[in-house]
Amino acid sequence: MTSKYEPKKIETKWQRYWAEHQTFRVTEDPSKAKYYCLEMFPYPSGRIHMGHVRNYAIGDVVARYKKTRGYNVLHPMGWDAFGLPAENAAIDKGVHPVVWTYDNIAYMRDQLRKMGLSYDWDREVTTCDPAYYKWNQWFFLKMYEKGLAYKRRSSVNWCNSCETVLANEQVIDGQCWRCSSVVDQKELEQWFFKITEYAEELLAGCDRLTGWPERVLIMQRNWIGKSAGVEVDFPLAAGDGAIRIFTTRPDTLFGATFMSLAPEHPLVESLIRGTEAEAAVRALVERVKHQDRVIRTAEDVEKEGVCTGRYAINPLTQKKIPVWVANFVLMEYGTGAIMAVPAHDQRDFEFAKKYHLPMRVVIQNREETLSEGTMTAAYTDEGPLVNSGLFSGVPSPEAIEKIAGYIEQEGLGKRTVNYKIRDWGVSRQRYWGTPIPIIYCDRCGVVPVPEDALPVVLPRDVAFTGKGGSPLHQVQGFVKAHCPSCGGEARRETDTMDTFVDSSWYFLRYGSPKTDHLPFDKQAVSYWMNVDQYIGGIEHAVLHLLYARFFTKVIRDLGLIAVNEPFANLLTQGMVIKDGAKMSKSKGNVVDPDYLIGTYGADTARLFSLFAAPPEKDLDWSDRGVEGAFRFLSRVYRKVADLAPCLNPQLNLKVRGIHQYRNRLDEIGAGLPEDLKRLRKVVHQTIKKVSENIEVFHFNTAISFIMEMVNNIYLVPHEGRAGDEGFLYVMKESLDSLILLLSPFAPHITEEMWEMMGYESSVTGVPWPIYCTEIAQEEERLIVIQINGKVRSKITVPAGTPEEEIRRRALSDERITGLLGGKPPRKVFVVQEKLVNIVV
RNA sequence: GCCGGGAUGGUGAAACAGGUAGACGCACGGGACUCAAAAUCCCGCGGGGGCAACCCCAUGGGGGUUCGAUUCCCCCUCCCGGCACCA
Repeated sequence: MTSKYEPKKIETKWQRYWAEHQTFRVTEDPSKAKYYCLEMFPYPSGRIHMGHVRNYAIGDVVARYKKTRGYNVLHPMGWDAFGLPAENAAIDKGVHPVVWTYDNIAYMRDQLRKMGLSYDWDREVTTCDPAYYKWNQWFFLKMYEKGLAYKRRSSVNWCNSCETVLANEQVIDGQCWRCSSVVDQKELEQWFFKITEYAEELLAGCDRLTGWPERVLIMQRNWIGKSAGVEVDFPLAAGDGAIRIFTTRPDTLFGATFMSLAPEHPLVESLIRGTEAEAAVRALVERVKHQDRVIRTAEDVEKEGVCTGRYAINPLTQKKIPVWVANFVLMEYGTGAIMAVPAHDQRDFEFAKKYHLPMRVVIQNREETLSEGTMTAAYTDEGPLVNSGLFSGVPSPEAIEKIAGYIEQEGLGKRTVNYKIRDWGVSRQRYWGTPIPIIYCDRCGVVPVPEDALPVVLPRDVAFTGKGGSPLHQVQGFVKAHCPSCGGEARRETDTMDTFVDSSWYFLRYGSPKTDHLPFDKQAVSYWMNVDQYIGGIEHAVLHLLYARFFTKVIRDLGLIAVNEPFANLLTQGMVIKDGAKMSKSKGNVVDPDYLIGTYGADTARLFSLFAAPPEKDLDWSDRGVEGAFRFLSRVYRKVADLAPCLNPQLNLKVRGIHQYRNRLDEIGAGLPEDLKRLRKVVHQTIKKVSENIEVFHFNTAISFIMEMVNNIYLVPHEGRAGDEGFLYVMKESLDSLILLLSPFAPHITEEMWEMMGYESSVTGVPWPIYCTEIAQEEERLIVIQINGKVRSKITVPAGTPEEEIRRRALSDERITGLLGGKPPRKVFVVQEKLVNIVV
C-alpha cells in the first residue's frame, strides 16, 4: 500500500509547482471583481512564531476561498523592516542592520513559503529599501508643504546612559528597558505630524467602519477623546490679563472657588516673580518637571499644590478666587489651567480638603440636601442649580447649554471642542529608520530636501557603539550638506522617522510595488483599494490602525487616491496561548513553527490553528490536538488513495469535472440504495454549511463539518461495489467535493489528492463546489415533543407537514398519551417543523 | 476607578431572530484486526439514581420575564484586555 500520507514530499512538490506556474500572480483586471486580502506584515525579527502562523493561515483561507469564488484576489506580503532590534543586533553582535535584516527576511520568506501561503511574491515590499522609504520622505515633504509636518520643542524620555530617546513603551517603571538607569525628561526639537487636524474626521469615520470590531472602534474613539465645552477667561484681580480655562461643565461655573495652573503654564513665571510665593512655587514646578511622565501620571501620586498668592475674578460671581499651581493639571490638555469646583469635581474636592480651600454647592441633590460642611465627596450627578444667580433652579443638563450661551453672549468666552489625541511625534534619534529629508542652513533656516534629490539614503558605513546618541550624528559625509536654497554649507537632519510611518501606507504600495515616479500607480491602486479584509493582532488597535487611517486621509487630500478609509473589514485574531500563558521565550512555552512543519507538515499546522478556536478568540495550543489534525488529514488521504484507483478507470472520468458527471448522477439519483442516497445528502448539506461558515469566518466549525462528512464517507461499505455505477459516482462526487472544501485550509494535500483523482490542473483554479438545494433538503423532520418544557418524546414527520397535523400527531403519540393520562392539555405550542410543547 | 470582552463536560469547543445543551476534536474506556504491539476501523463517553423502561440535576452564583432561557432583563463573584488625574 502506498497510501501513507507523507506531507514533506507532497508539500515541497506543490510549493515548487505553484512557484513554477506563478499560480498566485495577479494583475489588475477591470472585467473581474477584485478582492484585496491583507494580513499585517511582520517585523523581520529572525523567525516566524505561532502568532504569524495563525494570522497567515486565516488570511490564506480567505484569499484562497475568494479565488475559488471567482474574485481577482490580491494577496501580498512584505516586511516591516526598520526598527530597533536591528540596531541592537549591530551593537551587541557587530552585524550591520542591513545584513541582519536581509538575512532575517530571507529566512522568514522561506518559512512563509513552506507554509504554502498564496502570496503574489512579485509584489513583496520591504520598507528599509530606499525605493520604498524614498516615498516616506516624499510624503513628509508633502505634509511639510501643507503644514501637516512641523517642528517644535517637546519633552521626551531620555536615557543618559544610552544617550538616546526612548519611546513611552520602552520606559519600564521609570527606568530604561535596556540599561535600567533612571529615565529623564528632556526638551528636544521634534518633528510632528498634525494628526489632530484630522481628529474630527477620524472620529466621525468610526461610525462608518461597520466592518470593524466594535471594541477597536471604542478604543479609537476613546483615544481621540473628543469633549465639547467652553473656554472662559478669568481676569486677574490685579494687573492686566486673564487666565483662560477649558471646562465641560459650565453649569458649575458659579461654584469655582479657586483656580489651578499646570506647573508648565506660561503664566506661572510672571505671576510669582518677586512675590513671597516665588520660592515655594518654583520648588514645586522644578520637582514636577523632573518627574517622568510614567511616575507623574501614576495612580497613587498625591495631589499637591502651592498657592501663588495671586487672585483672579470668577466672571460669573465676580468674586476674588486664589490661583494655585497644582501637579495634577496637565499642560497638554485644554488650556493648561482649570477652574476648580470642589463641590462637584472629585479631584478639586480632594485638593480643597487638603489645603482648606472654600467650597460652594451649586447643584443640589434632590434626594438629600448637600451642604459644604458635611460633604465627604464631590457631587457629580445632575440636579437643579442653586447659588447660581439667574440660573438658580435650572436643571443642570439644561444649564450647561444656557450658561455656555450666556458666556458667549457676554463675551466672556466661547464654546470649543477638545481632543485627547496629540500630534504624532515622529522624530527618532536612531539609525535604522527613514532619514527625515530636512536640511538646516544658518542663513535660510529649515529647508526641505528638494523632491528630485530623494531619496536621502541612509549611509551604510556607520559605527554602532550604543553610545553618543544617533550614529548618524557622527557621519560627516551624511551630516554635511549644501543648502538647497542658497548653496551654502548646511547640516542635514540626523533624526529618522518613527517606523509606524512605514506601515501607514504599505498597503497602497502593494498595488504597484515597482512604480518609481510616484509612491504608487494611481490607476492600479484605485482598482485594488480598499483592502476588503485586513487581519492582524488586536495590539495595533490604536497605534498602527489609527496612523494608517490618518495617512490614507492625507494621501486622499493629496489627490492620489479616492478612498476615505484603508480597511473595509477588520479581523483581530486572538493570541496563541500555551499552558495558560501567551507564548514567549521567557516563559519557555514556545512552539517552533519549523519543528511543527518539519514533523507534521504545513497543512497540519494550518488546519490545527484554524480548527482549535474561532479566529478572534485566544487559541490554546495542544500538541495532542495537532496530532489529531494530522490524523484527520491522513484519514482523508487514505480514503482517496484507496478509492481513486478504482474510480478513475471505471468511470473514464479523467479530466471531466464535478459538474459534468453530476448530470448522470442526477439521472440515477432516485434509484440509489439508501446508504448512497444518505451520503449524497450529507455531501450537499456539507457544501452548504462549509460555505456559509467560511463566509462568516467560522473556520473551526467549517472544518468540523468536513470531518463529519469524512466520517460519513467511511461508514459506507465498499466491498464488492467496484462495478456499481451508482456507488462509483456517489463516491466520486463525495471525494471531489471533500477535496475542494478542504483546499483553502490544507492546500498541499488537496492538490495531491486532486491529482490522484485524475485531474490534470491545479485545484486552485477549480470553482468552489455548488450544492443542490433539493438534494440537501431533509425530507423528514424530527419533532421534539415536550410536556411543560421537558423533552418527553420525539417523532419524525415528512417535511412540509402542516402545523395542525403535527399537533395532532404529537398529542396522539403513545408516550405522550401515557404521560398525560387523559388530562386535557391547557395549551399547546407548535414551532413549525421543530417542536411541540404541551402545557398541562 | 472607567470602558470593553469572557466564564458551557476531564479538556479545546458547538449550539444564541429563545425551542432536543455539549456537534466536531482531544483525553479516556470497550470491541475488531494482530503471535503481540503500534497504526487502523467500529462503538461508548456531563453528573447522580435505577435490574430496566426511565427519572432527577446541570451552561460562574442569585433573582426575574416566558409555555420554554446557555441565549433576553436586573444584581453579584471571578478572569482577561484597553484607558487611566483629559478638567
